[in-house]
Amino acid sequence: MPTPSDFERMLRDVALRVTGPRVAVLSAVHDNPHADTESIIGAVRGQLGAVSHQAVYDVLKALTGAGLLRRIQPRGSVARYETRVGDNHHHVVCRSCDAIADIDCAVGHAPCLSASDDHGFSIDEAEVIYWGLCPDCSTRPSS
Amino acid sequence: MPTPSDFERMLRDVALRVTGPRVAVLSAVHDNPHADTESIIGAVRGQLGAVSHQAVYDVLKALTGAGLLRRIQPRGSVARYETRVGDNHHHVVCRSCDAIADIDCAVGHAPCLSASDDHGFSIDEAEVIYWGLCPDCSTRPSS
DNA sequence: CCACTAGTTTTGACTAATTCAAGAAAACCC
DNA sequence: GGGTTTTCTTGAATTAGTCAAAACTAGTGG
Repeated sequence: MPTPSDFERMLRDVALRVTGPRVAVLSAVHDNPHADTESIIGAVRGQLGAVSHQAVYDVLKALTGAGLLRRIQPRGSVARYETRVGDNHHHVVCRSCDAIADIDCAVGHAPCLSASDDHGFSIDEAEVIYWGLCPDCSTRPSS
Repeated sequence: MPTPSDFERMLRDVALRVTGPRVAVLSAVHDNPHADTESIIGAVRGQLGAVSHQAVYDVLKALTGAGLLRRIQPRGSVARYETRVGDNHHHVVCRSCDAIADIDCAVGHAPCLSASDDHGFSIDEAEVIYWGLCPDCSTRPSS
């Protein structure tokens, strides 16, 4: 369980200024993995009081750019964020209820990076999204 | 090069009514793989004259649901469509110019479907997006 | 400790993509 | 062709996210 000063250190480590909104966003995303922007705004306001949505958008962009957050966005979904970065893991998304869970890559640390024919692209990342049904939705299929 | 009656047959095969907009959308997506909705609307209007954007959205949804089109949506991009379905291929996206190319799966017909721990999800599809630079952008990196 | 400056946040308007809803029109079955 | 059901048109609404300018503040150096 990281403390506020842990988040503070993370910010300083990437040369970002330490501000209330930034610490609150980091903490909110840490507590609610895969949260969308709106929930993050809600959580941040619960911690700090009034914070503009624009500030949260800016913070999310800054933290994502600095590598403290990872942004994921399955098709048909809004942007979601998580603090688990740098370990190349993937996600399962439930087709029915949109639940998301983490999946470690089966093939090691650079999974599926071996495209058969890369068309001359220089590939530096492979992003995998698994689609299916979560345990809850697969036991009651048609509700 | 499929003819209009090929598209017509594809529609009948999945029990969808044959209409001008539907044939035109199928043909437009076939001719412009990875096209976004706006280009598709443009192409359809070039073929048929006035067609409402709503009709195109409806058609895209119907055709995607019926399996005649596949919808792809890399993060930060609008929805794009392609007619190549059912062969489990993936995509490379250029970080710089958003170009998209097809990639056949390196691992056979059901790639990466072996998640290490599926958290109880029943997975039926693995979607892979490779990120990198296209040939053009990687030869002039900073323009 | 104070002031300065660059980087942040607030405020408020705005855009782009997509969806909703109701009526008119067209496709398919006979 | 007539009837039914699906599809298309029209027009408005929603949603997520962006833009821009002014107010503010964290970190720096005096």
